[in-house]
Amino acid sequence: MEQNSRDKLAWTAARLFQRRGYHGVGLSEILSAAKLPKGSLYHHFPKGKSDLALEAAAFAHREMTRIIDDAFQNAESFEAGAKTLFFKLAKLFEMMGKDTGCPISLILFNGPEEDIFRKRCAEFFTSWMHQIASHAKRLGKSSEDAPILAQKIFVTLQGGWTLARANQDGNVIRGLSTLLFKE
Amino acid sequence: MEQNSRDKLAWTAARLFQRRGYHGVGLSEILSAAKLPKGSLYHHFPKGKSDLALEAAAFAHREMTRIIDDAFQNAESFEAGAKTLFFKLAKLFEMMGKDTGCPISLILFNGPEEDIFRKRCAEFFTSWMHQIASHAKRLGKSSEDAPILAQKIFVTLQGGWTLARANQDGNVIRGLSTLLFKE
Amino acid sequence: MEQNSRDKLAWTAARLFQRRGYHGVGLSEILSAAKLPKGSLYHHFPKGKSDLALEAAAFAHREMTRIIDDAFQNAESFEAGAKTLFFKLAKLFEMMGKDTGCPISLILFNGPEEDIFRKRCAEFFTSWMHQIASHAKRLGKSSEDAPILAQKIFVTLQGGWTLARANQDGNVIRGLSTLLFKE
Amino acid sequence: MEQNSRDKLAWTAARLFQRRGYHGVGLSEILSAAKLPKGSLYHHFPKGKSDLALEAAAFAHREMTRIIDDAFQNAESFEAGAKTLFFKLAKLFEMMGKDTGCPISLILFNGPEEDIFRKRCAEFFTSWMHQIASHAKRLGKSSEDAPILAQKIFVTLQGGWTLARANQDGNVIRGLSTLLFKE
DNA sequence: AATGAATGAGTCTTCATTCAT
DNA sequence: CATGAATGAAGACTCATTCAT
Repeated sequence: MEQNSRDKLAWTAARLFQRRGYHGVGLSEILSAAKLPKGSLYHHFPKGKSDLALEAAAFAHREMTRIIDDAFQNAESFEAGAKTLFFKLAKLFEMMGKDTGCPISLILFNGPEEDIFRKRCAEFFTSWMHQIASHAKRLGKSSEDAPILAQKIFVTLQGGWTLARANQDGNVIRGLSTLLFKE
Repeated sequence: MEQNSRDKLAWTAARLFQRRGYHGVGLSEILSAAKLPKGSLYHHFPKGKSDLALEAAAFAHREMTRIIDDAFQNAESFEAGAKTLFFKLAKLFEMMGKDTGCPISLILFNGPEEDIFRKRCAEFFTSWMHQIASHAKRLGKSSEDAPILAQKIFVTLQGGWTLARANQDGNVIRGLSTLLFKE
Repeated sequence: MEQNSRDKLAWTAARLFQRRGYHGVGLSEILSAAKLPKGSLYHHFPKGKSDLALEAAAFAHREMTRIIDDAFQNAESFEAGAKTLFFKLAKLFEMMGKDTGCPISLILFNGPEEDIFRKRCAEFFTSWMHQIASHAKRLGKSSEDAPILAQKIFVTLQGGWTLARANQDGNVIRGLSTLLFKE
Repeated sequence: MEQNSRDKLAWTAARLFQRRGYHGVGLSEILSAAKLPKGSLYHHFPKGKSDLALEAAAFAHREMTRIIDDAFQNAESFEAGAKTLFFKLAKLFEMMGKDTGCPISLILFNGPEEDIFRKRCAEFFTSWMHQIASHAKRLGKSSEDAPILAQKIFVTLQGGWTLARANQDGNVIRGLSTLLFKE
């Protein structure tokens, strides 16, 4: 029961923050979307909205981690893995309505307790890049190239997702692999 | 006087939105930061906050347009121009306190009247890419390559700026030219 | 208009705080008792409840100052003036419903910003005692005795009012002059 | 165990109410100060906060009763006993941090169920005065004077404690015996 | 043309209490 | 017997906006 409510709250919050950012979403909206009563939030997240946001971001982080692993796990090359990743994320972007942004930055930038939030954000980003770099090495890239490639993937994805959102077009994300490797 | 107040308002708003997003900044904060009286906002921007946000975004757009032109104007090659652009923006990022994001998306995503805002955002992004593509062609790139390169620069910059903010490190932006061209 | 609303707010707040203390009275209760709309409070008292409480206390202080002067003004002796004071306050106590306490302590103790509130409270109390001492000297008491008598009146009144409230009997306050001087 | 928890709760509550009044202290604060689990309150006090407040007041009442007896027990005269009482209470006031008020009035005024609370308060006050009057008679005062003297002590103490709190100075309480008898 | 007073829906949060275990 | 999860009314406060001057 407990975990269910808590997770539902975090998941709902993540989904909403991703659309309109930390300040753009009210607690009442989250609560009603999660179909939970008003008082229940502070039971699960004693520190309130910021607590919830941190958990929502962790939620989104774990999901992204899983997606990255899924993409590269059975890839025949790093480039193929990256392409799979872009395609998976394009699909996700489309499924969520083409009006979402990077959950991590939308939750953790612009929020209160700026330093804690920002550091957490940096940790998640770093973690993703490490993860991608690991796959790169496993798939034959040199120890020198791997982190560079990982960062390249990361920034391209971040920027590409933003452009996709502006244009409401998931194909922008799909096209990123061409942008990166076909040249 | 009138234009002065109006511009001051738009400029101040842009500066603040860039840090905490559309919903993260209240009208009263903007007014007090601009040292303007309470009632003056609706004199200059009859539709209120959304009007102001649109103008603030236009303000930021014009500034970015100018920076892009400055960077490529006297460049000896497209790559050199891009590098100059990254360095200029890194400096800007640092001057603003290392805690800002892309003004356009922070203002125009997540706001009300979603569609109008989003379309305006797409227009600005497209405009930047066209502008960069123009410089690319002028500097010898083919008509085929130019828009691709422009998009590459754009997404890299968007994502790189986000990473720079998370890490509070302007050198992330400076490093983007290496990431793009040194390989 | 403006001053009217502000004063009405302060006066209403003082009346309510005197019954149930700073924390015992909600802003909404004050607003509805004053028949003023929700948002109007923060227009007049930007810092909110604590601001309002400070003003309410000042209001009560001025009223008490006036009552003290009225009581001693035409008195033939200090003792007669004190008796008049007790009788006036007994009447006030009864008019207010026999369920009120010292407005100053009820507002300024137990509130937030403890130090500012407490100091203000001490100032008011001291001011009353100075005022009473002045009248004492004017009415023939020595410079040595006057402040002692003033403090005596003050503490007796404070304690007597508390007892009167517990017993819901204004005569307790009337009896204080006998308690003090008939011996 | 059970009684221990119950008493700890009442004692903690009394201590906190004395500082910020009935409405100024939340149940959660009491619970966490007493280091007891959330649900335990309604086990010991089925009617909740008002029940607890009544018990806390009784607690404080018993303590005051004991202090009064201690002060007068071995006194050589009523005046000496009163002086001892003032000194004991001054010490208590200082030990508690100079920011407390009369526990009985702070708990029992301003609370809900006003009538029950107020009557209980009156009973306690009356009881103290009877007790002091008894000592007065035992120490040689007449049956006529004794209750008057007791009331005098009571109101002086009530008012003096209030003044001591405002001035954060325990010596105000010590000085009360001079105020009463040295003249 | 320009402003500050006024407004009430909205914000996040804490409250005392009940309930299921 | 004891407890922590659950609850919704109420808490103080901020919001973007309108209005009268």
